[in-house]
Amino acid sequence: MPQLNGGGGDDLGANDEMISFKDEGEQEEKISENVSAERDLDDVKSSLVNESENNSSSSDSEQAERRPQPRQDSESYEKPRDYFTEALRRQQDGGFFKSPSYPGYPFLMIPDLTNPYLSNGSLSPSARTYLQMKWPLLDVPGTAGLKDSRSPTPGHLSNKVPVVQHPHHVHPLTPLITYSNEHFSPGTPPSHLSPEILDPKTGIPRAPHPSELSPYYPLSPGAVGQIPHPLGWLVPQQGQPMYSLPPGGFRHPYPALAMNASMSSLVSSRFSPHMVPHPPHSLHQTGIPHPAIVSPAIKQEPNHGTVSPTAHSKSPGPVKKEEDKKPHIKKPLNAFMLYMKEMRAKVVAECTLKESAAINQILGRRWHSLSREEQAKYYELARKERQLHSQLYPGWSARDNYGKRKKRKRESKQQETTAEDNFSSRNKKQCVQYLPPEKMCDSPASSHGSMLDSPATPSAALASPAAPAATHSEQAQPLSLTTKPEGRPQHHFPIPGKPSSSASSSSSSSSSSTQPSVSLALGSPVSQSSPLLSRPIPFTSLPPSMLSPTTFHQAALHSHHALLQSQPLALVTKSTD
DNA sequence: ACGCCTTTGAAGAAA
DNA sequence: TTTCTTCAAAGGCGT
Repeated sequence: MPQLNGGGGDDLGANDEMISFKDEGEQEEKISENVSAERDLDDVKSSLVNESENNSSSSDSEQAERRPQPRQDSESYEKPRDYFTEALRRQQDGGFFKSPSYPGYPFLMIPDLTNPYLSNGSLSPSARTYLQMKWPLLDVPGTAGLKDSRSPTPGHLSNKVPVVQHPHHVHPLTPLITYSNEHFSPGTPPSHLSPEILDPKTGIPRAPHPSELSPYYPLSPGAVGQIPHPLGWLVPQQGQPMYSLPPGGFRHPYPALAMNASMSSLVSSRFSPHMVPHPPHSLHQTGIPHPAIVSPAIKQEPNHGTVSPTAHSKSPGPVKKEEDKKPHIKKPLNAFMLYMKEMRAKVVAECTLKESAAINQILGRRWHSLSREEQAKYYELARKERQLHSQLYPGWSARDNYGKRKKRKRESKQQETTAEDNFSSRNKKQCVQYLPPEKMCDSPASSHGSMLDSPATPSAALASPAAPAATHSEQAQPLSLTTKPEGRPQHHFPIPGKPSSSASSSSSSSSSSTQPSVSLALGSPVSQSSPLLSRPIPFTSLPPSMLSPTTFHQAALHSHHALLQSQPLALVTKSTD
């Protein structure tokens, strides 16, 4: 059983945090040389090419060890499809990148994400935290506009529009802030969730201080300005909140949030009764609609009879009644998803490509090319997302969403895939093939493709600060220890001080010791027994100073070197149960 | 109209 | 305990 630090879940931050990094020599060096160096697609391409070559030359076992192996259907590997290339071909005009030089992609770094949380020492209760982060930032001119959840859904929102997702209205960074503004209307927060945020520790109500919030939205005009963002309208203007309402009004997926008092009534307005079943799923106890919630009627299968015709169109005949009735609560986004959300627009803007498959391949490469600290930010964000999600939807389980998507031809694939295939497929998976040499985006750094591909750097293994916790248990124990997905072989880094008994122990250790992994993160290579750090190590508990970009970075570098030859550090978070 | 593709990560189920 | 499967976002493409 996961250990709860504070019993309440407030101590999540305290528990969690261990940071470990996994290393790849090349990547490390590169990072050290130029942490912020931009990797371009060209590099990716080159790296890919190299990878392919290398793969063929190097032993499979070796490769397997060094590379993360994406879990994919073996089939895909058998017949790798180069979406990237294909997409490029389709794009006959305009070349891949708009800019030949491909300036790179300045990361819209989320300001020190850790600050808000770390400052408190632990993550505040989800609701509070969430509010803290979101509400203050929402600038809704005339909050009334959106806040009146009772008003009919905005015309631009059709019934079919998923309640949760409005990518175009989300600031690039917002995704990182998960259920953010999208979900909360700028209006006055619910009374129970009022801006008067209780201090997690003291319980004393307090208004979020700008300083606390700012870190999350450091989008200084200059920083952001560097990159013309497709979502520019969301970009905060100087002195103004990031989330200004679009001319047409604020399209908030969850107008209901704008309401103070009667959330339920609001909710009902936003969600039809059948759409919004009351607890456990539809709304959190707090009554806060969550972006993750998608009404079945809207997104999933239509409700029987009561739903709008459009909704019906989607539903296949006999639908599970119960499921339909339940709102669809989406899974919290993981670090990579958050990253993708943020960077997709940028990549699309840089490239003429629009196909997600191709874009995702690029993003995958970029992800690997990110420095640990950069990735750590996303892991941390993801961790917080999970925490928040779990707090908002205590009873929710990822399993709830199983089967909602149409099953793929798994069975057939499985049949096709024999043991051999699996084996071979794994090896093959190491390489992502999507970059045709000739059509790559030009990039200055194309010469060092290898770096991108850090052969061995499984993203997972990369510093992933986030503590993966079981969703359910997360409430109780945000940071649970879990073994790393096996599909991606990784190097395991022994964690010092930690009994290798099992991954589960890590959670306890983390909880018990305030900074077990911190030391790792900081670069103190601790040699621990065996537990592999397969998952991101949450470092929320770390002192802000340590988390400061500079310090953290340095630490990371240190750890990097120290670990350079050691195997990637994986974070183990598992419930002791 | 709907599913696939593609990526990584998290979580749960199955072995 | 390990392995495998599903889902999360996204949007063009194919059926």
